[in-house]
Amino acid sequence: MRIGELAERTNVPTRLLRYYEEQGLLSPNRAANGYRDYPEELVDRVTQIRGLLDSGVPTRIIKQILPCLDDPCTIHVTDATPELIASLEQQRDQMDARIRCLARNRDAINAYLDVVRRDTH
DNA sequence: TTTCTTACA
DNA sequence: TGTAAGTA
Repeated sequence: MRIGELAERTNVPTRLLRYYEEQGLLSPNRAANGYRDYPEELVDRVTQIRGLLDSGVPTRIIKQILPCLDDPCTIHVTDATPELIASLEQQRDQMDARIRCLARNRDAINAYLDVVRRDTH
């Protein structure tokens, strides 16, 4: 499929699909006219990349674990280099921090909602 | 019409 | 990331 279709199916703008390619996250084939040609499997891969990016994982690290990504939300390391282990541990810590931050804001919003409901009702 | 590259905000 | 220009 061409970039436009992949963009629609993944909800990722074409601008970003080209950017991910530039970062080494994607490597589509080229048609005779120069258009990028993506295989079906890339739909899931792009979804996976989006998930990691939205979790705060930088493209440079995604690039490292990309070959370890299979089914949705699955990461299995086969070539665990010390550097990769270190960066993954750092990423995990950053994720934990974000999760705690989100949890606090969620709780704060819930508390606010509770008082609003009490006043309104 | 869609995609491509390059470049700027 | 979004958008613009000029093509193929």
